[in-house]
Amino acid sequence: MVDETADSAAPARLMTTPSWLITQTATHAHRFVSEGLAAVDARAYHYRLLAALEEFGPASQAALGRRCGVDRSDMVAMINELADRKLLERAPDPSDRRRNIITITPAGVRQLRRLDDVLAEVQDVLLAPLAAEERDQLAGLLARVLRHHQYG
Amino acid sequence: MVDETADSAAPARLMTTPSWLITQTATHAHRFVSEGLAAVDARAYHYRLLAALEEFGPASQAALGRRCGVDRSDMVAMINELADRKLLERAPDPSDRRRNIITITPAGVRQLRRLDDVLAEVQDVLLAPLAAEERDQLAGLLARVLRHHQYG
DNA sequence: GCAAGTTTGTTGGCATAACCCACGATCGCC
DNA sequence: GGCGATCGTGGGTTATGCCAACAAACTTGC
Repeated sequence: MVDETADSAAPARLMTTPSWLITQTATHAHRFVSEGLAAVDARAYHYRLLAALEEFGPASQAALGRRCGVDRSDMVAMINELADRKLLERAPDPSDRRRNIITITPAGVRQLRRLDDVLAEVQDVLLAPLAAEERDQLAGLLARVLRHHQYG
Repeated sequence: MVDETADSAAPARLMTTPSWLITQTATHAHRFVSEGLAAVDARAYHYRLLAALEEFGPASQAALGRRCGVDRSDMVAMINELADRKLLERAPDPSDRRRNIITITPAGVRQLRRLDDVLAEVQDVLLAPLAAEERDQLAGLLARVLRHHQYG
C-alpha cells in the first residue's frame, strides 16, 4: 500500500469519473508527446499532417484539415511551418484555382518515419503500467468511443 | 461497412496511436462536460474543488491545488469564483498566517450533488457505445496509467 | 448565361488550459 | 537570529480549439 493520504491523493469522485480520467491522462499524454517531439524539433500536428498526406496522397488544405480535425484557419500556419522545413509543398491547383494542393516531400516521408519512432517510444512511456493486451484493449475502447462521436 | 473514405477518415497511423486516441477523446469529453456544466452555470473545476473539499475537509489553497492537479497561481481565480457564489469560504488560517483555509458551504455541498447528477449524465453520453463492463474496464485502465504517472 | 449560394485560403480575434517566474509575507529549522 | 522553504497573489507565455469576415473562385438552378 502506498501512502496516498499524503497531500496529493485525488478525490475518489474524480478517480471514478471517466471524463476526468480521460482528460487527465490526456494532459500527461500531451506533455510526453510534446517533449518527445520537441527533441527532434517537431510538433504534434506535424505528425498528423504528414501521416494523412502519406496515407491518402496530396490534398487541399481544407480536406487535410477535415481528416485531422484541424480548423481551416489553423491549417495555414501549420502548413507554412511544414513548408518552411521542406517537409511538404504547397502548389496551386490548376483545376480549381481556389485550392492549394499539399504534397509530402521525400524529406517529409523520412521525417514521418523518424516521428514514428519517437511516438512509439512515447507510447511506451505513457502506457508503461499496462501489458500489451491491455494497451490494445484501451486503444480499442477509445477508438470505438471516438468513432461514435465522429461518424455518429 | 460505413463509407469512411469520404473525406473525413483519419489516418490509420493516428487511429492506432494511444496518445492520439486519448487526447482526441479528451477533446470530446471536455466539450460534453463543459456544455453540461454550463447548463447549470458551473465549470469543470468547480466540481474538482468541491469534491476535494467534501471528501478531505477544509484545506489550504496550495494543498487543494495539489490534490486536483491545479497550479497554485490558477487556484486564486477559481476560488474567487466559487467564493462569489457562496459555495465555499476563504478564511485566514490563524495558526499559519500565510495560508487561507478553504471550507465548503452547505450550498456548496448541494451544488456538488447537482453536479454529480449532471456528470453522470455526461458520462453516459460520452461512453454511449460501451457496455457497463467495458466502461469499468476503460476506467480501470486509465486509472492505472494515471496513478503510475502521479505517484510514480 | 447569369444570379445565388457555397467552398477555399487567409487574417484576426476570443476563450481556455497548463504552465512558469517573481514578489512579499510568513513559517520552520538549526 | 538568520536561511531556506512555503504560501497567496499577480503577471506573462504558449498551445488549442473555436468563430467571424472577406475576396476569389467554383457550382447550382433557372
